[in-house]
Amino acid sequence: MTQELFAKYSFLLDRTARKVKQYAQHQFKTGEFDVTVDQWLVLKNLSENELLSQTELANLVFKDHPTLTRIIDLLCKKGYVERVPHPQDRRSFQLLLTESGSAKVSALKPKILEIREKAWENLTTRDFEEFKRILDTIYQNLDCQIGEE
Amino acid sequence: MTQELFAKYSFLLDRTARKVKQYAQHQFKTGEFDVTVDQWLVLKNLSENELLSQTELANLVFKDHPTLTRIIDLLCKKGYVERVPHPQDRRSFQLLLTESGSAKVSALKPKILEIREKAWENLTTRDFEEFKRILDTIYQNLDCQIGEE
DNA sequence: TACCAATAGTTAGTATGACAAATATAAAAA
DNA sequence: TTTTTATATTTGTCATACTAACTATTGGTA
Repeated sequence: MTQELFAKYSFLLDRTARKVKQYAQHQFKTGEFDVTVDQWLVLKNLSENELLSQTELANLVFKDHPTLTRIIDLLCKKGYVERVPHPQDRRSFQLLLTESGSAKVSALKPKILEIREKAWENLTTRDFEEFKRILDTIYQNLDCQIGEE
Repeated sequence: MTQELFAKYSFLLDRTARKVKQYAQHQFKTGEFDVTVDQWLVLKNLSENELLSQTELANLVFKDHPTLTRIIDLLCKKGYVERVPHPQDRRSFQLLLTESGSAKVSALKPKILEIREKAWENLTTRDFEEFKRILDTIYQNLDCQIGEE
C-alpha cells in the first residue's frame, strides 16, 4: 500500500511553501522593499484591479476576511492603500492604490519576478504545467468538502 | 517570456498548502483529535525517534527553534510529551512521548492516513513522483541561498 | 584558571492564518 | 412598515513562522 508514501505530500508541500516564502521574504528585506510577501500579493492585485471591495479582493488572493482586513490596515498605515467609502453601500469600501502604492508596485515588479525565477532553475515549462495540474487537482479535491460531514 | 507565468507557482503553492492544512485541521477538529496538524507532525516524529533533542527534532520537521519550543510547550501541557534533562548536557533536553502520547499516536495514525488520501484522488503514483521531484528541486534551489548576498 | 566563541533553548515582537462572534448596514419577507 | 435574513467588515483568540535578542552552559584556548 502506498498510503504512507502519499501521506508525505502534505509535509513536502508545507515545507516547500514555507521555504519559498522565506526565501522571498529574505530578499524583500535585503532589498528594503518595505512590504511583506503577502502585502505584495495584495498590492499587486490592487494594481491590476482598482476599486475592489475587500470581499472581492479576498476572493482574488484566497485569504479570509480577517486576514485581509489586517493586511490592508498595514498597507494603509504605510500609505500605499486607501479605503474609500463605497458610494452606494455604507458597509463596504473601495480599495485604492495611492500614488506611493502605484510607484511601489512599478518599482518592485521586475525585482520580484527575478526573485521568483530562482526557484525554477533546472525545471522546465512542462514541469510547470504538471505542477500546476497537480496542485489544482489537490485544491479541488479538498475544496467545498468542509461543511458536509 | 514565461517569467510572469512561472511567478505564479508561489501563489499556487501557498494556496494549496494552506488548503491542505485547513482541510486536515478541520477533520482533526471534527474527530476531536485534540492536536493541531503541526502538533501531530511533532508527535509522529517523536514516536519514530525517541530521546531526540529539540534541535534534532527541529531539523527533522523543518521548523525553527522558537516555533518548536512552543509546540512542545503545548504538547507537554496536554500530557503527550515530557522534557527530560539531558544527562550530559544541562543546556538541552531529551524529548519523550508519554504513555498518553504513544496511545494518541497509535489511535490517530490510521485516521490521518485516511484524511491525507482525500487530496490524492484522481492522481497517480507517477504524479506523486513528479510532484515530489519538482517540490524537492524548488526546495534545493532556494536552500542555503540565504546568507550569501 | 580565565576568557571566548559556539551551542541549546527561551522570550519578545510582528505578521499571517483559521475560526467564532460582533457590528453595521442592506435587502428581502411578512 | 416591521421583521428577518444576508452581507461587509472588524475584533478577539489561539497557533504558527520568522527575526532578534537573551540566558545558561559547554568546550576550546590563551
